[in-house]
Amino acid sequence: MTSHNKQYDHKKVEAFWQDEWNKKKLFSVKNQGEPYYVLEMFPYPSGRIHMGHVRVYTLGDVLARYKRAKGFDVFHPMGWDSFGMPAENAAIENAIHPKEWTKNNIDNMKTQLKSMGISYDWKSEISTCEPEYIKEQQKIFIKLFNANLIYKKESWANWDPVENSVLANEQVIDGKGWRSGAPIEKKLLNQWFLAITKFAKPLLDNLDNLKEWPENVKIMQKNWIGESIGAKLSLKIIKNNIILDIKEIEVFTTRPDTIFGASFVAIAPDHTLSEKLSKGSKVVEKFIKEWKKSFISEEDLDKAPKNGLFTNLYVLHPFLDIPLPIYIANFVLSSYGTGAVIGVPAHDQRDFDFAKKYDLEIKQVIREPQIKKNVPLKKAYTGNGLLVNSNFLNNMTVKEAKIEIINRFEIKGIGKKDIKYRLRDWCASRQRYWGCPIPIIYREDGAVLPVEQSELPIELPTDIDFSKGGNPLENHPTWKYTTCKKTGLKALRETDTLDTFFDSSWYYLRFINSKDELNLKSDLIKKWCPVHQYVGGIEHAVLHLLYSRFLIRALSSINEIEIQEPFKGLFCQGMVCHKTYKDEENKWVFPEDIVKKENILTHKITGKKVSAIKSEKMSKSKKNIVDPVSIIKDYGADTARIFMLSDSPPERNLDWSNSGIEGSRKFIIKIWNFFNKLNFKENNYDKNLEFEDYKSSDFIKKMHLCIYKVTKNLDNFQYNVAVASLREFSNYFLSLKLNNNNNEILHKVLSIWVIMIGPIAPHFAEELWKILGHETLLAEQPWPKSDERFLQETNINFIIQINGKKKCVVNLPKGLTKDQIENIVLENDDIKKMLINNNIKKIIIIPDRVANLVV
RNA sequence: GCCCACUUGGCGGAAUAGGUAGACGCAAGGGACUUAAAAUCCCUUGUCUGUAAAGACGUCCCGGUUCGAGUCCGGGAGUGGGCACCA
Repeated sequence: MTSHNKQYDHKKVEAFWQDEWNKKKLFSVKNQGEPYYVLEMFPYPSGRIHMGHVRVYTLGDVLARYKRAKGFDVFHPMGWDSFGMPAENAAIENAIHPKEWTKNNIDNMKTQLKSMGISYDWKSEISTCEPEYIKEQQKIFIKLFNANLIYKKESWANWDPVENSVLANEQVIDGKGWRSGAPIEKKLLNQWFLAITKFAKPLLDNLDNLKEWPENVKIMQKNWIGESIGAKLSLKIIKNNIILDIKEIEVFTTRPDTIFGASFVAIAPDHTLSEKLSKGSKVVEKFIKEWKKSFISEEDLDKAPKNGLFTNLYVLHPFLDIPLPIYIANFVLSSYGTGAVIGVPAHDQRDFDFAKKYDLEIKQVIREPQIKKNVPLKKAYTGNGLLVNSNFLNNMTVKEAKIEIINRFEIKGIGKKDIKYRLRDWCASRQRYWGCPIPIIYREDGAVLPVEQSELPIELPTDIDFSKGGNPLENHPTWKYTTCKKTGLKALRETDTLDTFFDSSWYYLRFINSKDELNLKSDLIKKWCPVHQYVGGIEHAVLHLLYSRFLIRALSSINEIEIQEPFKGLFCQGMVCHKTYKDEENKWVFPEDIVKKENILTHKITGKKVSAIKSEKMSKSKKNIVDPVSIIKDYGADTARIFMLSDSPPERNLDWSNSGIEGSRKFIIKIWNFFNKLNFKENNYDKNLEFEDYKSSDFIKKMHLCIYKVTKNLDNFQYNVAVASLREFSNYFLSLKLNNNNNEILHKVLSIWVIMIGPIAPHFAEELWKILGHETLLAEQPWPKSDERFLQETNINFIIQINGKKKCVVNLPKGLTKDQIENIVLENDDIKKMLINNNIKKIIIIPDRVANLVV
C-alpha cells in the first residue's frame, strides 16, 4: 500500500507505468474481440513534437484506450511520413545527409511521443523512407502504370526557381512556393500523372456513404471534385482568313439556357487557337508571354482585372446569326472544360466584368422575379427566373430552358449535354532527391518500361551532392545509367521522385503487416480495413484524404484490393492556438518575455511596450509556440493530456493558457491527496456505507449517472464534456464527510471512477488503481456499464410557465397524468396569485416536463 | 470574388427530442488558515432595478413558425478557415 501524504511525482509514476505496459505488451493486437483500427495521421519527423501533435495523439489515445476497455481488439500503430523537403533543406543548410537527419529526428520524436504514454503498438512502426516501404510502393506504382492509371504528359507546372522543382497548384500559396516562398513561374514539363479524374464520379458519389465523416469535409471534397452538368457546343468561326485549319470552337457551358444573352467567346491563352494565332501576331505573342510570367494565385486573379485580347475573329451565334467576337482572356482556364467559354455578361459575374471593360453588350435573358421594370443590371444576375428575349425559350424556367436548348443543340447537331469536373489529374512527379524513386526506365530504343520486380526496391544513391542545385538524382554521376535486364540495351532511370502524398495515401495498409511482403488481398487487410477511426487535422480535408480514397479505388478497379474506402470514420481536430504579441517595432515577442504591470505589457529585457494581438495557430514565426517537451517535463503527460481534453471541444480550436495547465495539475493533486487519505483493507470491507449527510443509494445513483454521461460523451467525441462529467462526480465524492474510509461501496465507486479517468490520464489512473489495492493493471479493466434502474428518477422538477415564461418549479412524482398535473398546477398558491387578474385561455401540459398556461 | 465553418457571462465552454440557459473549468472579488506570502479550504459572481423580498431583460442583429426557440425557417452583420476565375 502506498504511504500517506507523499508528493505526486509525475516523472517517476509515468516512467514506471509506461514500462509496465510495455513489459506486458498491453497494446499489441490480441486477436480476440471485434477489431477496431484507430489511426492518427502520422507525423513528418521534424525532430520535435509540437502542441498540435500532443492534441491529435491524445485524442486518438483516449479513443484507443476507451475502445480497448469496451472489449474491442484495438490496433493503434504509429509511423513516420519521412520523405520530404525539410530533410533536403537541412542537407543543404547543415551539410547533414537527409537519411541521417531523418533518422535522428525520428529517434528524438519517438522518445518524446513515448513520454506522452500513448498506447501505440510500436511493433508495427513504419517509416516511408525505408527500403521495405519503398519496395512495396514501387510495386503499387508499377501496378497502376501497367493499368494505364499512371501516365506521362506535358503540362504547365508551377516552377519554383529556388527549389528547382515543380509544385502542385495546391502547394502554391499567394503565387509563391509554399515552402520556399519564391515567386512561381509557369514552365512546361513532361511529368507523371495519376488518373484521379477517371474516378471523379465514384469519389463524388460515395461521399454519401461515408456516414461517419464530418459534413464539412465531405462538402469540401464535393466542391473540389466539382461536378458541373452543362452542354458542349461547337461554334463556327466566320470571317476567318487568319487561321484556316481551325473552323470551329468547342465551348463548355453550365448555362446553355442563357445562350440568347451571349455577346462574346473567350478562350484560354494556352488554347490551341491562341497558340496558332501567336505565331502570326506579335500582339498575341506578347499577350501570352505576359500571361506566362504573371502567374499568381487563382484567388488573386479572381480579384484582379479581367484582361483580354480581341483576335479579330468571330463565331456565329447558333440561333441569332449574329457574329460574336473571340477574345483571348486571362480568366479562362485551359484545364477546365474545353478551355473556351461563351460569355453571357448579364448572368455571369466574370463575363459581366469583362463586358464592362471591353464595352460588350449586356443582354438580360432571365428576369428577376422581384423586379418588374427593366432597370440596367449593376451586377450579373445568377438566380432563377423566367426566360426573356430568348426566342423559343421565352417564359420557360431556367430548368425547362436547359432541357429545351440542349434538345435544340442535338437536333441541329451542334452540341449535347455534358458533365465536367473541376478535379484535375494528380501530378506525382517531384524533381527532388528525398522521395521514393519512380521505378521506370527509358530504354535507348525509346521504350518506357517499369523496372523488373526482382530489381525492387530501386533505392536512392547515398552519395549525393546538393551543391549544384537542381535535381540531385539528375546530376548524380552514375545512378541514372542502367541497362534493360531483358534486352541488355542501355537505359536511363527516371530521375523524378514521387510526391510524398503518394507515400501517405496507402500507409495505413502497410501498418497491418508491416514486416512481411505486402498482400493487398490478405485476410488481415479485410479484417482491419477500412480504418474504423481516422483522426487528423482539417487541413488535410481535401488532398491527403482524397488521394487516399482515389488510390484504393484505383487498386480496386484493377482487382488488386477488395476495399472501396480507406477510412470509415473521420474526425478532424481543431488547431492549438496561443496569444501573439508584438512590440512597438511590429516585431513578434515571446509570451514568456512579457511582464504585466498595472495592465501595461512590457518586454522583460528591453522594457519596450508590447501589445497583445490575438490568439493564432501556434507557429515559430509568430513566436507563440509552447514546447510540449518542457510542459511534459514540468507538469507530466497526464496533466498535459487533461488540459488538451478539457474546455475546448476537440473539433474546435484550443487556446493554450498557463492557468489552464495549472488548473489541470491542481485537479490531479486534489484527487491524489484524497486517495492517499483512504485506507482500504482488502477482504475486510465494511459493507454499510455511512455518511454524515448522504444515503449510499444517492451515491450509487450519482455514480451510474456519471457512467452514463461519460460513456455517452466519449462515444460522441465530446471529450471536454467527459472531463467535466468526471470532475462533477469527483466534486461530489471529494465533498463527502466520511465516517468510515474502509467501505466496500466507496471502494467500488472510486474504482469505477478511476477506470473512467483511465483513457484521459492513464498513468495517474494506474497509480490510483494501485492505491485502491488492486493488483491488476487498470489498462486491462473493462469499461463500467450504467444500470438503467439507477437512472430512473422517481421525482422530477416540473416547470410551470405562464405565456411561455418560467414562473415556478415544483417537485412532482414521475408519471402523473395530464389531469393530475392540471389540478396540481391550478391549486399551486404562487400560480393562483399570478392568475388573479387573468383568464386562462389554454393549458398545455407535457407530462414529466412542463405546463404552460396561456392567459 | 467564391466556398465552408463559427458567433451563448469577464474568458473556454455546457444544454437528449424545441421544454429550468450558463453544467464543468478559468479569471475576479470576499472570507478562513498564516507573523506574512504561496498553497489549500469556504462563499459570491449573466445584466439591470431594488435595502430586501422580488421583478424585468438576456444565447450576434432583424423577422417568422410555435403554447414555448440557444435549438427550426428566412434575411442580415461580424469573426475565422479554405480556394484551382470551374463558365
